Amino acid sequence: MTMGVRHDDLRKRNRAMVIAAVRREGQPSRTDLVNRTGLSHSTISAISSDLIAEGVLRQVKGTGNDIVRRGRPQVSLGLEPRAGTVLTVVLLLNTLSATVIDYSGRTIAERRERLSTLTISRDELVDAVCAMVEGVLSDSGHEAGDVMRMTMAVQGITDSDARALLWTPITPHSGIAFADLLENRFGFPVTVQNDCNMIALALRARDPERYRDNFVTILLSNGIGMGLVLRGELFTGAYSSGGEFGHMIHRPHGALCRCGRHGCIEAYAGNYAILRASEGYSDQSEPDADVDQDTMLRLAGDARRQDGPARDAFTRAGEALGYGLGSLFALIDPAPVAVVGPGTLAFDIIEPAIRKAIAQTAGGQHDAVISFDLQTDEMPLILEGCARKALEAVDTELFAPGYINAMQAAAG
Amino acid sequence: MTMGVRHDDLRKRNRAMVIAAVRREGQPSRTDLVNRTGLSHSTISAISSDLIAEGVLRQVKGTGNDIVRRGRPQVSLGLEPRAGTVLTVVLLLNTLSATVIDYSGRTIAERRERLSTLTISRDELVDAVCAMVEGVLSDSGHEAGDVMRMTMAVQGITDSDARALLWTPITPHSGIAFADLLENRFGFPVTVQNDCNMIALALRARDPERYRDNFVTILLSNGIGMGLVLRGELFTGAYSSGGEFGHMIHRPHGALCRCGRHGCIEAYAGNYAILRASEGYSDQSEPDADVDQDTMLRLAGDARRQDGPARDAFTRAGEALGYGLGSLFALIDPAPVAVVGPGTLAFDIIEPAIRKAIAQTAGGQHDAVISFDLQTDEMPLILEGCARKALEAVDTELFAPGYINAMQAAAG
DNA sequence: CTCTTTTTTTCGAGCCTCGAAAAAAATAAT
DNA sequence: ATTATTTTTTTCGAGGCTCGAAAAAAAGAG
Repeated sequence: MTMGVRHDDLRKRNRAMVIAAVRREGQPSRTDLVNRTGLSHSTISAISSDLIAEGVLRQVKGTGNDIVRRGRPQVSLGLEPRAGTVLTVVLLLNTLSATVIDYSGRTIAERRERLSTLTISRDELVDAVCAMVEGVLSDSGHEAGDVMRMTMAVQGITDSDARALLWTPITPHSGIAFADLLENRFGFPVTVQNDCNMIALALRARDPERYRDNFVTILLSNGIGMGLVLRGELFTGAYSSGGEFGHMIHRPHGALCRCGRHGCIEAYAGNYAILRASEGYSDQSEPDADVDQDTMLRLAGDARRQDGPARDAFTRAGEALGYGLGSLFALIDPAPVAVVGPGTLAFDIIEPAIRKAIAQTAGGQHDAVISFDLQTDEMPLILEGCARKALEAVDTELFAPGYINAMQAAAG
Repeated sequence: MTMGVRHDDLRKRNRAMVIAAVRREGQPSRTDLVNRTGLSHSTISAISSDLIAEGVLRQVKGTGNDIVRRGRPQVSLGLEPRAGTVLTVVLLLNTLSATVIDYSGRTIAERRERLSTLTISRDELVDAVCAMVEGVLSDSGHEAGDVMRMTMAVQGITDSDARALLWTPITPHSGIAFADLLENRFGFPVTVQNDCNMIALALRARDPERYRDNFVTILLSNGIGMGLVLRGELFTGAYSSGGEFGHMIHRPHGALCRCGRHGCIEAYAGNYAILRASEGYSDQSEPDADVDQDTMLRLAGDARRQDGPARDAFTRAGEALGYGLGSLFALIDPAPVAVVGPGTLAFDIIEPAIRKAIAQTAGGQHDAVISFDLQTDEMPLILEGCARKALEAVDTELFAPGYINAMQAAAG
C-alpha cells in the first residue's frame, strides 16, 4: 500500500513535471522551467536535452514573443507534435463527434454527425462510435496503430475506472463497456469520462487564475450535470464518476425525475421540468427526453415578459439549484461556480432565485465568494477538456512512467 | 506551486514512511518494514539506525509475540516514548478535558472537568482551557517547554488552517482564535480540529480494514456532526473544517434549526428536534441547547412502545438523515457509515427510516454497501483521534521535515 | 572588436537507494 | 560440544540523481 520512493522515481517525477510545465506554459525557455519547477539549471538542462533527444520536446525558434534584450537569447521549448497522436470522442444526446489531435494539442481532423441516440440499438450505437473513429482517423491520415490514447466523453454516469458508461439519459441502454469494446477493436487504450468533468478540466486550463483548487461547474441542459474540482483535483466517486448534483434530493417525494426517483434537483431545474411546469402539467408527468432550444427561449421570453407559470417555473428551478448549491457548500465550502450550457441563456431569470435560496443555507454567509461565470456553448469545452485529459495521460504514462507510483507513494 | 523534487526529499520522505509504519504496526521488525514500505534492506537498515541514534525509535526486546523459530530472531522496533510529548484538549458542551501523551501514544496524565460552556464569558472559557493545560501538565510532571504540539478538538466549525473555532453550539461566542491564544501563552504549536474529524481518524486507526479510503462518520447528539474521509484523506472545506452535513437543507423553509436557518437536517434529527416533535411543540419553536440523555432514553422508550408523536419524531429524524445521506452519496458514492454518539441508543428506531429514505435517492441502488456501525461513546474516539493527529504531525514535521513539501510536489 | 549580460551546458561533489555479500544470531543436526 | 542451517541485519561498492560553481555560448552595448 504505502510504498517507499525508489531512487529513479525522482527522475521520472521531474520529467513529468517538466513535460507538464511545457504543456501548461506553451513555449517556456529552460530558465522559465527552472523558475516554474524549482529544479536547478543543471537538472532542467539534462532533462530537457533527454526529452528533445527522445522526440518529446523540440526547440522552437523565433516565437515572436522573445523580448529583444542583452544576453544570450532564451530558446523556447515546445511539445513535438509528432511525438504522438490522441483521439477524442464526444457522445451527447443526438450528437457524436470525434477528433484527432497531435501531441502539441493541435486538431488534425474532426468529424461530427447527428445520431438518434434515444432510439438506436446498443450495437448500432457502438458501431456508430467505431465507424466515427475510423472515419476521422482516415481523414487525419493516421492509422489506429499511431494513436496513443483515446478519451471518450459522455453525458451520464461512468464507472470510477473510467472504462464504462453506467447510465446515461441519451439512450435507454446502460452499462456499455466502451473502453473494453474500443480497446479490443482498435488496440489503443481508452478511457470513458463524464462530460461535465471534462468541462471542468477545460476551464482550469483556460483560466487557471480563477479555476484552480476548488470550483464547481454546473451544466444546465435537459438534465443537470456537475463537475467538481477539489484541492486541485477532479473529484470522482468511489464507484462512479460521482458528482450527481442533479440527483441530490431537493424535495422528498417531490417532482418526478428522469431517473425515476422523486424530488431530485433536476426534476425542478432541468429543461423538461421547466417546460412541464410552464405548460401547467403535473410535476409527476413523464419527463421529455429532449426539449429544443427554441422552446426554452420562448419560455424564457414569457418569463421575462410577465408574471405567470413560466416565471414561476424558472424561479422554482433557481430555488432547486440554489438549495442544492447551498447543501453542496455546507459540505465543501463555497467555491466559484461556472454555469455552462443552454440553460445560461435564461440565467438572468434564474440567478436571483438561486442567490435567494443560497442565502437561506449554510453557504449563504459567503455570498461574495459565490460568483457565477457563464459559458453558453459547452461543446468546445468538452472537446478541449477531453483532449487535455488524453494528452496528459500520454505525458505521464508514456514519457514519465512511474510517476503514478510516486504519486501514490506520496499520498499513501 | 508545482515544485521539483530535491534529492534529499527522498530521504525525508522515506524516513517519514518508516516512522508512520512503526506507528501503525506497533512493533515491526526491520524485515516487516521492508515488506511494508517496499524499500530495500539496506535502506531500512540505514534509516532505522539513524532514527535509533536520534532517539526517535528504539529496539524492543522480548515483545512476547516473537515466534520461536530457526534463524536470527527479528528485533522489534518501537517508538521511543521519551522522543516527545504531546497534549490534547477536548472541548465539548459542558465538558473540558486534557491529556498528556508520550511519543509512543501512552497517556501520562489526564484531567476532565465540567464547565458551563453555554453561560461563561469568552475570557473565562479561554482561561479555563489554559488552566486545564497547566493542570494536566503539572500532573504529568512536564513543563510547557517539553510539549512538542497540542491538538484541540472542539464541537463546531473550525477554520481550514485549524487555528480558530469559527462557530460552535457550545457557547454563544464565535471566532475564538484558540491556536494563537494558546501558542502565545505556552509556546508550542497548536491546531484546532473538529471533533467529528478526530472521530474519523480514530476509527481509521482502530479498524483500517473497514475504514480506509472512503467512509463517513455521523455524530448523533443534540446536533448532527460529520467526519468524512475521501481517498484516504480527511476531507475539509476550503475555508472551514467543512462537512456540515447537519446543515444541508432537508426541507426548504422547514423546521427551525439551532443555527438560525430553516429546514436543516439537524432541525429534524438533532436531539432537540426529536424532543420538540415528541412533545408536540411547533417545529419553529426555539431549540434546546442541550437535552439530557435520560429524556432521550425516555422518548426512545415511548417510540418503541407505541405509535405516537415520539415514534413519528424518530421516524422523521431518520428520514432527514436518510435523505441527507442519499444526497451525500449522490455526490461521493456510497461508503460505510459509522454512527457515533448518544443517538445510537435509539438507532434501532431510526435505522428503518434512514434506509427507506436512502432507497428513494441516488444512493439507494447500492444498499448493500451502506452499512451502519454503531459506537455509542464518542469521547474515547475523539481523544484517540486527537492524540493521533498530534503525534502524526510530530512524526512528519519534526522527524522528517520536508516530507510535506515532497507531498505537495507530488500532488501538484 | 571588446565588454557586458543572460542563458545554457559541463563537471565534480555529495547523497541516496540498491543488490550482493558478509556478518550476526538463533535453532537443528551430528 | 560442535557443526550445519536458517533467518535477520549490516556492510560495501556501484550506479543515479540533483546541485552549485564554473565554463561556454550567444546575443547586444559601447
